[in-house]
Amino acid sequence: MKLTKRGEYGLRALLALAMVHGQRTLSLREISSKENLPTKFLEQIMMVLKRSNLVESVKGKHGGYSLSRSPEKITVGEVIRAVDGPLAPIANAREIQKQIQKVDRHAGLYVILLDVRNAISEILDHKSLADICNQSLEIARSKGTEQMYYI
Amino acid sequence: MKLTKRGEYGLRALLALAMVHGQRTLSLREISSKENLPTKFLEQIMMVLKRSNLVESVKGKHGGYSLSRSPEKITVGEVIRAVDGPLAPIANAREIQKQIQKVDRHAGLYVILLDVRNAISEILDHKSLADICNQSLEIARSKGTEQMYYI
DNA sequence: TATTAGTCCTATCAAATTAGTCAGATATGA
DNA sequence: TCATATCTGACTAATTTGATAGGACTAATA
Repeated sequence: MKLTKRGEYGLRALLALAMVHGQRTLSLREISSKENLPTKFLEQIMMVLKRSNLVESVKGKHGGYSLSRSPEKITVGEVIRAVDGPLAPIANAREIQKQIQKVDRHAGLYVILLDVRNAISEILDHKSLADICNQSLEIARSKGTEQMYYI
Repeated sequence: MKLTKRGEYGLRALLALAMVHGQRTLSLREISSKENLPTKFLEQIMMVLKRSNLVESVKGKHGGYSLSRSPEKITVGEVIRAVDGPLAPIANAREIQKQIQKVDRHAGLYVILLDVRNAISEILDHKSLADICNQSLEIARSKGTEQMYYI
């Protein structure tokens, strides 16, 4: 897995949407200015997220984006896969499986690569956007900082 | 972490050297033909491995490469770092740490990325080339295959 | 109905990375 | 001195990455 800027920005945008979930939508401009992300680049990423059914959008004046599911039901792994592809360090889990079967001399190597991908998946597929928001909140609280809300 | 062909080929070359460790050296040609890797490309990778002190080489006729340490003492993590860079999904562990400190709103996100890098490191920095060879041998044995040795 | 504020869509672009290749210099054993 | 090695550096084609530009479409509202 390599997390590119696309994936990182996508996650930050979704996290921003998670914070206002159920209360309001956020326009592209709002997200990009508050998260300090290049607007037009973010726009592309939002399209990807939309096609993956992670966000919904409303066109026209007062339009904007919102999560298509509640933050508890969107995992980080899901987002990264949508934007940056498979979590595995090479190819994807199935391809690695094939390699393990194919050449005995390399089996051990690809087994360990599969272990890595499974470890990554174990973490990212069990962390939701809500989990992350809460953790950020927790950290901020423990540091005595405040005002991280969008609303 | 993204494992490129460089890293994959480098690992396979080192594994080949691990199998004959203490008995003989392998020339570039031998490695590339037995492992079916592009010779000149592998040559570049061997140079990187040499500069990282993972292999030693002997020039001239009957020259070739050998591991500079025993296979038990070379970890997969070390090899990947030498060839493909840090294990972290973005930047490196220290940079992620900085991000965690810097913006509270994002702390949770970067914490999880650090978790991922630590999980990867936990696996790869504790698996040696010897471990992998043994595992391959084990798998081959359980399948009733034989003849994986170079010598 | 014109304006405004949005999303949607496609094309383009520069820089970096990836996966190689090529030509030759240098070392060494026979 | 010849054959066989490693070493060195430059080059290249294709892909990916991180954007930007320009406009089409859509919806609320003055």
